[in-house]
Amino acid sequence: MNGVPGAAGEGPPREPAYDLIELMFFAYRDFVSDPDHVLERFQFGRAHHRVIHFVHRHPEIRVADLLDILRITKQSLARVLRDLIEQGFILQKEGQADRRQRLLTVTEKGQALALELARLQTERFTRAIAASGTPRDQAVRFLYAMIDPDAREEVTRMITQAGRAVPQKDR
Amino acid sequence: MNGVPGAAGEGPPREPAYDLIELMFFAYRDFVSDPDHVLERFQFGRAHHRVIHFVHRHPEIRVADLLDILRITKQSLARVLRDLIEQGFILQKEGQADRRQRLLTVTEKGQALALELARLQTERFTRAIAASGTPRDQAVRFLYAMIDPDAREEVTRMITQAGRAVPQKDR
DNA sequence: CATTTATGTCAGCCATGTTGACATATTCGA
DNA sequence: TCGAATATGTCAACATGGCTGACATAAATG
Repeated sequence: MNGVPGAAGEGPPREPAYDLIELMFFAYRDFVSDPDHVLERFQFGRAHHRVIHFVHRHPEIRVADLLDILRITKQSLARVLRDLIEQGFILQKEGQADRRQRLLTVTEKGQALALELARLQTERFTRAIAASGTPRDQAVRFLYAMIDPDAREEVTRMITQAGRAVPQKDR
Repeated sequence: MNGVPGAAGEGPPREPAYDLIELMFFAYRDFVSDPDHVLERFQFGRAHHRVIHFVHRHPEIRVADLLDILRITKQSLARVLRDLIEQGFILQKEGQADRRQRLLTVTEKGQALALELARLQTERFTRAIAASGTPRDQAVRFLYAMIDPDAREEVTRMITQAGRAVPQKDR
């Protein structure tokens, strides 16, 4: 109780973490900038990147599940999905159990693009981990803890279950 | 030379770091979402947030320097700056040495908003650091290392020099 | 005094998000 | 079996926040 900043009993620190806030801002900006140049070649933007990434990660994903992950509307998705399908990066397949569904999967061309984009971002992480001496799992835990608590479970599931078909509702 | 993944001589790992890539995506999404609700009350968006943040951090900043930090055009800045000035969050002052300059500073009202927004994001970092057991300076080093090498020097200067007047060019 | 610089502004375009309304095909449930 | 619910698609209109290009003004500079 002596007015020293950081003394016990104050709860969370009062000083704004300007360094972390600004580092996060610039780190993310550069993190998403690598793919931009590659995407330009196809007249694609970041919205296309997100779609092809998550479709690549979740073959035969349902449109509704993709919308849940991206948190956008079907109208927003439709625009970029049209481009990706027309240019042969993604294909649609009728659901077997439920023929209303249009299951989305990347083509070989789409997979190649998704892998190239992931490779660029992976290299940034690899370099950052090495240069900063951060244990990889420490970085994972830190970023995970930055996510809203009520979204974490779903993110964990998404990351660990990727590649498996998205479970359908009980029938 | 036995085909074991991760064996020496392969250079950087070939496996895409999907977990880190997706965690970064979701972490950033939530990181910027806290301020959104506060900004809504003033009909402000994320562009307003960035401007008020950096003006708060750099009192009497020149328009040209703000544009450099944000990497946007003056036309883009003009739109949000107009709102912020009209609603009394930022004020312009003629430069003393150079009267062409319009030095930008937050008002008290603007400072209050900037501090509130920074507080929300700081709390997220504080919780994440505690929950993940990441030393604070480890998080700083990691995020710093995620930034493009040729941008790091400027970011360091920006973070450490904040609050001081931006140095003018030699005269 | 001519040129450069700092800033502002108008107009229009693009990417990507939104809401609302409506259409179609299919599945589900009473 | 039939009406309701569901999965998806589409059209139109609008908001935000980027962009380029063209031009204007005031002040500094050589």
